[in-house]
Amino acid sequence: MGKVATIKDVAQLAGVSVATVSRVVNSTCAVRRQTADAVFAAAKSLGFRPNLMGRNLRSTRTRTIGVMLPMLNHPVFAECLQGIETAAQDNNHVVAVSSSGYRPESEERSSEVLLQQRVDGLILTVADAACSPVLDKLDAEGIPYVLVFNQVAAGTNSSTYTRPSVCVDNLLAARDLVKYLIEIGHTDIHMVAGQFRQSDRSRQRFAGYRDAMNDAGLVWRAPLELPFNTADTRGELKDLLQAKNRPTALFCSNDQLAMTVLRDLYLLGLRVPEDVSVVGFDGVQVGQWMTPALTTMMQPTADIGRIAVDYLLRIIAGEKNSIPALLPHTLREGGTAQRHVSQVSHSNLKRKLQ
Amino acid sequence: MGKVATIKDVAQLAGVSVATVSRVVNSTCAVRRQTADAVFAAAKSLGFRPNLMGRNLRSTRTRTIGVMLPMLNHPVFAECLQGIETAAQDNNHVVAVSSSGYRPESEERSSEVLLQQRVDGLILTVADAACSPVLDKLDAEGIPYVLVFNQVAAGTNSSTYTRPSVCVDNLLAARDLVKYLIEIGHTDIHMVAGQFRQSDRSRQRFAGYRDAMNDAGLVWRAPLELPFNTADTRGELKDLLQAKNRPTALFCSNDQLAMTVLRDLYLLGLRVPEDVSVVGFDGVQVGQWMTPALTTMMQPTADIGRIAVDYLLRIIAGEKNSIPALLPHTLREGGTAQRHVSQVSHSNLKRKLQ
DNA sequence: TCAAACAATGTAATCGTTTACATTTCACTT
DNA sequence: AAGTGAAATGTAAACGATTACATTGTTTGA
Repeated sequence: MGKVATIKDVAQLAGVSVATVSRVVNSTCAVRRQTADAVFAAAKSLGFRPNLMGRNLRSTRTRTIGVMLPMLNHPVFAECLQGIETAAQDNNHVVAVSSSGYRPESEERSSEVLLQQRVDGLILTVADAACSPVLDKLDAEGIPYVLVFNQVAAGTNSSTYTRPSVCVDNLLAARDLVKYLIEIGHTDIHMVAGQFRQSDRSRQRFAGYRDAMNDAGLVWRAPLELPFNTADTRGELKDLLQAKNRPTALFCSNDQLAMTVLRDLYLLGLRVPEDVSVVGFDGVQVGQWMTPALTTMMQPTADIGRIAVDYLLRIIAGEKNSIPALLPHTLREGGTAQRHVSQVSHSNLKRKLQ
Repeated sequence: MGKVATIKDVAQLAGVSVATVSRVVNSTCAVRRQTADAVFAAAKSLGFRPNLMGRNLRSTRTRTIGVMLPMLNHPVFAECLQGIETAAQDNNHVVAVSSSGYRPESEERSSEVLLQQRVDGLILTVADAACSPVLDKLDAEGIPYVLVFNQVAAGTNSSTYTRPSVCVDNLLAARDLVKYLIEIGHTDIHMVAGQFRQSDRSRQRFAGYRDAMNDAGLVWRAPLELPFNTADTRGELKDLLQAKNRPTALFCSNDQLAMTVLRDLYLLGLRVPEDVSVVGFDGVQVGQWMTPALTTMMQPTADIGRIAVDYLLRIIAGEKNSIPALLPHTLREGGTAQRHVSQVSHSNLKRKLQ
């Protein structure tokens, strides 16, 4: 409530100039031991707390990292944010956060607010990295940023210009996951995709699915697309599994979707993995709590956040070569995918679904 | 990269003084339509972005809300943070976030960093609100803050001094939840508690459990305490359920714990709710994906965040009467708690656990 | 011993805004 | 036509730090 002490007050009380106080506080150059002690004593007795607005205004660095993510309560983003925050703290930086809800206009607004704060750089996930006014703006103004989860170029096509990003290779990871399903005997594999239009990642994972099927000489099908926050997928699943050429395994483009599917299959009276195998993508922690635990392709989510901070700080420091960091994906085998031996009788499955 | 435009540049290009530009940008007082247009045109052509360091330094308001939570990747805190961020955006505020990991020394450090940023106020959850140097500091300095999830005084005892907070009444909610178990026929109910020492909420929920048992004339027992991030609770659960007076229902002090318990019971070969009923506390979304869905006492987590922002802004605006906001808790019935009719044969359960 | 080098400290400009106060402009009133 | 507010705008002093430069004091080397 009462007026807070400024550097001037400290200087006065310690009987030195403000410059000296600044030097002591920042240990920026030599001061006599005795003077330093006096300054510290004065600062302590006044409860001096350096005003970062003043400091940042002058030094044009804020030691602030702006973070813009589609949502903060999604396990993947939440864990990434935790990774970012921890790394930021380790590097004496502070995090300003905002959520954009996958809405381009909101991305525009949020990024602008963060830039007004003069963040030193941004870590962000955009709806579509290939076509993003926000990224164009950042590029044009030379503002340091690192994408997370957005993959800008496929691993093989390294000749094109790429934006700095930290993520797994979605195509490769999806391909590996579907390959795994094929290796354990599945031939009829269907993809269940959420938010296809809004998410470049979903599209990349579909491409991986397609590649794996093609490589194995199997036929791929158009994904079952579900609106963003589908509460109930039973109708769609029932149709899918009653079809003549019904799949024996479902590849869900993310864990959230996979868990919804698991629940709805259960409600339909189907057993996983006996009646149908299900795999997810992300490796969120809660997947392990399911019974059986979700088989999924794991991204090192917290690492992505941590590494993005390192990467961003290097860019801020002036490093030029911005090679997208592709982190390893790992298969986490749970109990929702089973070796496919003999075809479960179609009529049997159909009876269950009546 | 290139020098960014300042208000001075805009003024020069528009042929007016910086004061006028400021007035136009903030629409703080009347300017001629024609002048305003000129200023807007100049600002646009230069890509002018007001520097908030300058503005905030002068106006001593930052329109920044500091948020300090134990962790950001916990579903409860993540959802609350999302609520906070949304509400902050709605009120033209920005959020600076930091995690303290339940460590008091980290709370001290994190809060200090946020205060150096001159946030207008803080929304925070501390390890123990009854005994917190950070809160004492905030009180002493008259810095606006609102607690979330920390409940400072019991609902009944309103005479004591209380700190501004937004949460459910943990004692009452736990009591209602245990009462529910009693109503559906359970008499042997055990509490499974996590992080008892570190969390005042856990203790309050235990008090609610005890009250409910006492009210019904049943005997309560010391909670099964589990270390913070227990990966495997099978050993403890086995001991508990093999005991002579084994419980027929388990009240877990939070959903995360409940889900771990569910998985471990499954791994032990026990069925929920047939062999034992389990309830959680929090109402995290993932609980609904479990099969069967977790029965739990739901907190309006996102609302807590939103309301905390409203509350904080009111305090910042100078409102005095800080009445803790106790939000309603609601039981979400899933399938993990079942009416207890006849005692499952003890030897039968014991056989399963061999 | 004296100048030179160096260490410690002070002075004042600066960062980009807002805003109190001063000034100009201009439409009315009498 | 001159005086009078009110409206529009300009001037310059803050806000709280950092930092280039100036100044003072203190060794050191010959």
